[in-house]
Amino acid sequence: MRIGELAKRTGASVRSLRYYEEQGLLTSTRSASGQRHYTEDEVDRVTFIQRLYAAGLPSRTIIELLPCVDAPSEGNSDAAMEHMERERDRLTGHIAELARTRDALDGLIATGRTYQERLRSGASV
Amino acid sequence: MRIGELAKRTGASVRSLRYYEEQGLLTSTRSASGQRHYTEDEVDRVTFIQRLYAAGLPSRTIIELLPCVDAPSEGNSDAAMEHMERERDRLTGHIAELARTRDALDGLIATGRTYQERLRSGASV
DNA sequence: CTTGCCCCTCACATCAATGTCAGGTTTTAG
DNA sequence: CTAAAACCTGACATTGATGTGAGGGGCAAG
Repeated sequence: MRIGELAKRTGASVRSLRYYEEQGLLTSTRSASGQRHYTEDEVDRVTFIQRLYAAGLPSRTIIELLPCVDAPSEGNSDAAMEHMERERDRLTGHIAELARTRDALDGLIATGRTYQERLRSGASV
Repeated sequence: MRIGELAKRTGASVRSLRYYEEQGLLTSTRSASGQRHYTEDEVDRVTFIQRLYAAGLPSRTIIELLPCVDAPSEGNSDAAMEHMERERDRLTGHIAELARTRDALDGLIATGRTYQERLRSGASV
């Protein structure tokens, strides 16, 4: 498929796809005239890339993780495994902090609701 | 306390604190000579602001949420409550997606480990 | 008074991902 | 064949939070 379709299928912009390639996250075969062609596999790959981007990983990091996805274990493994575990832990910590933030928001919301209840039941300001 | 101490206490850079003020997220009293002074309360406030920033909320959004923190319910409540709930939900969704990403990483790690086991036990490549 | 440190404002730089525009070629549909 | 739609490269713009540097006060200790 060509770049436009890949974009439609993944929700990424054409610009972003070219950028991913420029960063070495994505490869394409070129037609004689220079147009990029992709296989079905690239859909999943782009989806995964987007997921990592959404998780806040910079492309520097993603590019070091992707080899593990491509070849589910070659020579690179040792350092790569450590890398992935480190990122996983970072992510876990980040998730925990976000959860705390959400709880703080919930607390504020609860406070607000209580206040509104009191108002509605006729208390004075 | 002056800005340097607030920075030390919160871990935010002096530059960031001034930026927060510029964005209307933080206020300070000024000494005759123009230096910013803060109370103990600002420590918590900055911490909360940092938390929201870390959660990916842009200052536009934070600025609309903070009134709820300041006055745990005034006239603003109705729209503000909705706003907070929307942000809470957005955050919840985001957390879920991050969890999925982490699980995907875990899967890759598990695959890698299995492979290494096999290698170590003497299987051929 | 001087030295050192903290503070002030203003303004420009940075980074990363993405948007956008220009000028030109290729593919597709009528 | 022709026009529209999709593609190409290259380059500049944008956004948001923050870094950094210039140039200049304020204030405490020696």
